[in-house]
Amino acid sequence: MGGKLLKEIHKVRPFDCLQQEVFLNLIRTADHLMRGFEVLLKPYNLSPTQYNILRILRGAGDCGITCKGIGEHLITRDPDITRLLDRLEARNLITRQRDTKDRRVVSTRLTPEGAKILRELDKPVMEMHRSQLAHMSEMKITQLIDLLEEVRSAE
Amino acid sequence: MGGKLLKEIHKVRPFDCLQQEVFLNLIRTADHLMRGFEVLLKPYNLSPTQYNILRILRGAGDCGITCKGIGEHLITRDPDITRLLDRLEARNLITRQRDTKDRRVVSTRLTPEGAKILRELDKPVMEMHRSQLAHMSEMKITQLIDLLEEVRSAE
DNA sequence: TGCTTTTATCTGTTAAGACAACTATTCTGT
DNA sequence: ACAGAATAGTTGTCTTAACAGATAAAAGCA
Repeated sequence: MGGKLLKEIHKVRPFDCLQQEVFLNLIRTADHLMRGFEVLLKPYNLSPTQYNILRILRGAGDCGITCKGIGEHLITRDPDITRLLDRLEARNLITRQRDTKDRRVVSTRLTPEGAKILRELDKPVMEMHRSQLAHMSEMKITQLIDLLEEVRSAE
Repeated sequence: MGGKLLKEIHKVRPFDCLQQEVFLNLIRTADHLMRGFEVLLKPYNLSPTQYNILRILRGAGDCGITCKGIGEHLITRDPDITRLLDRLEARNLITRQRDTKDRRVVSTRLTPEGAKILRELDKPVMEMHRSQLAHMSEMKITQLIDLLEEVRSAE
């Protein structure tokens, strides 16, 4: 199926250059893996972004983290942090509290309930990542990581 | 800057396994390249998906293509084809016409105006793809393409 | 101290994506 | 021919993402 699709794409949209082929392959592959992630999270009614925010909050620990800090740690840039947090707060997965020293800042923390969901997801998430790449050798995986980092190393 | 960010992510969200590291790298890299694409398309008021649809229509040629056909050729799955086409039609970039033989089907074609915009974009798009990967050797690029295809080869 | 700039977050608006239900048309098997 | 299944597309609803502008607090400085 993947092969057939690729051939069709080739027919309708021939690659103009290697660089474009990388681009399309990257987008397609990222989308492919992301779909698996979404399917896994769906029963918990979490989007990948929401899950990421919970992970970031867990990493931040008891001292919490600001909206800005969350934005800097997110995998993809610029989502609407305020309203994402609104919804997570409404579901009791996080708490927000305006900083007493710098009153511009709101620090956000995980609730016990949020931490519990994260713990439940830890194993399935890791298993999904592993199974999505189960057919690839560790050497190739490492190679791929290096190449991806090199792509982003520009600027 | 890239390095600093990665270190911070490492601190807050340590990689649990190589496979997860691939996942995060892929998403991040795809996002990175996609931003460049969005910036390029912005002056034309086109989203990447809209641009892709125009490309698919150009590939389909005079005989046009169905909604279903468009969906199968899109890089990422499942957008709302009908309303995407609505907006492109409203901007006179495409035309739609119900098939006379199979009246369930609507075939969509590029208008001259749509084709013109695509032609204008051809060179900048390719230049962007090239410049985004200008720092990488052709060998590594080919390697990366192969590895990405291998990731998707599962199932 | 006041005035300006910067920082952090929030709000409003529009366009997209996800999902499910709905309509219209064609196909299939009897 | 005809009932039921399958196919193609549209529509409604809800949640997000993108973007711009507003608000509020803190910092910098004459």
